[in-house]
Amino acid sequence: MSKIQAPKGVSEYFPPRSDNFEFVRNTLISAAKVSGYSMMELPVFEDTELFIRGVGESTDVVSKEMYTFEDRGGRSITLRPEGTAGVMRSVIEHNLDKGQLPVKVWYSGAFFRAERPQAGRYRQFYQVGVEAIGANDPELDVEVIAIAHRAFMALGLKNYRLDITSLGDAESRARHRVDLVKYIDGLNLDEATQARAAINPLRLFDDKRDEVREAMAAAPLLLDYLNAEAARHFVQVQELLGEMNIPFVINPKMVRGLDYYTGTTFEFVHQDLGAQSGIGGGGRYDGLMSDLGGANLSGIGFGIGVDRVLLAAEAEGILTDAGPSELDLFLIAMNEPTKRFVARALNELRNLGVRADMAYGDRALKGAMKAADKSGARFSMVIGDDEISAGSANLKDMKTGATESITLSPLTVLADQLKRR
RNA sequence: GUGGGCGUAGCUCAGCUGGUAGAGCACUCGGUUGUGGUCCGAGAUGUCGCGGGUUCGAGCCCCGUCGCUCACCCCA
Repeated sequence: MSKIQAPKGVSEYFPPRSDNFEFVRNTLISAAKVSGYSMMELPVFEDTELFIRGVGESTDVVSKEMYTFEDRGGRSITLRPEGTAGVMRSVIEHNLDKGQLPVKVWYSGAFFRAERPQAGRYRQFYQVGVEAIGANDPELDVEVIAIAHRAFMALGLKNYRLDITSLGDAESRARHRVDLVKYIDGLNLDEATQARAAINPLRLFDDKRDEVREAMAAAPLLLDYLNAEAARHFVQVQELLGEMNIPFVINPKMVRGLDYYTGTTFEFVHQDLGAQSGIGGGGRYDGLMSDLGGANLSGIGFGIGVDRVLLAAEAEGILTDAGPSELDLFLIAMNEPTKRFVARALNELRNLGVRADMAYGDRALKGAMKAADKSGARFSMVIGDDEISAGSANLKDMKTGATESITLSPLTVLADQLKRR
């Protein structure tokens, strides 16, 4: 029989690393929760049309990276490549935008993009994201950025930076685009690069080749085209970030791949990650809701890549410590008959809220003690015929090695004892 | 999608110019009656990613394929 492998390019998390993955994800989620965001659990597949209209047909994500298929009813379905469009769809569909604004939600889950896999770039990857819809305050922009910043701080991440810029409003961007295209037309570029520029001229700012960088050095910057209102908004964001001690750099050449971004846009870049260095990014989107058939509300949000944050944390060596054990007690039965007694006691202790486990399988005492040690439980207890007839057993502190005799009936005595420590 | 590197025990890897595989860690057991972490000893484990080919003979050479990885590209 041939072995079945996981599909190409997916990331899987299993013990012991899954503990770190869970820790990273929970830290990101906690940061959203303390800012008053509520959870949203959405489908991983949506009507293909949602992403075409929401993310933009000309984007790489939509034009060549989506997992799209026909379901049994002949509908075109797509595995979600990002989170914002689905959130908007759901908010509109359930009239959340008709209530108190802003609507503030977070989500966490798997996303799918059919790209060539690489370290930090997977075909199924995990994101934690937030969206705040229905208010265009610069304070809200900063709140969203601060959530990500707070999460990274809580993890102890250091070697990253926050890039921000403003993409202005549609009118500013149109004016800038005219001049930028004019500038690019005067450049001597190869065919592939011209094709990229035709789809999105801003892309050329992102090119890594030196000759293109030099050629683009004098290109007109979108930041210089902002109208008064957009410029004022962006200044306020900068001031507030400064007041909150959130370091940032203005990167007028930042490029985002999703069409819906407007105004404040940002990206967290980690220094130890190689090519896939963006650990999170997001921005404001003014037209998205109305494009999807909802009210004309502005929103702002981000997506953080859990896989990449985990990679970054590992690269910085801040997750090397094994997490604290979840177990209070590890039980060991001396022989077959006492095993049943131990299993019942274990069950009762768990009912009483004690986090406990026991040695399974036919292991010698030495091996069972080793298992107790590996489990990380704070206490262990060996139970044999003697203990059962005496009605008490020695509770051993695995750190100090000290033991103490404790009654086995009722088990509440043991449970209370363990909870007090 | 394009180009480069790699794929040997659970993990990290060694294996010279082709002669049918090793180390460390981890794991299991033991060091005289029922207590782990250190130490000592013993043991198990691989269709050498998969499929073809060249050869008397391939982990080592060739082709294909799958996967990983790095860069481009893209973005989380």
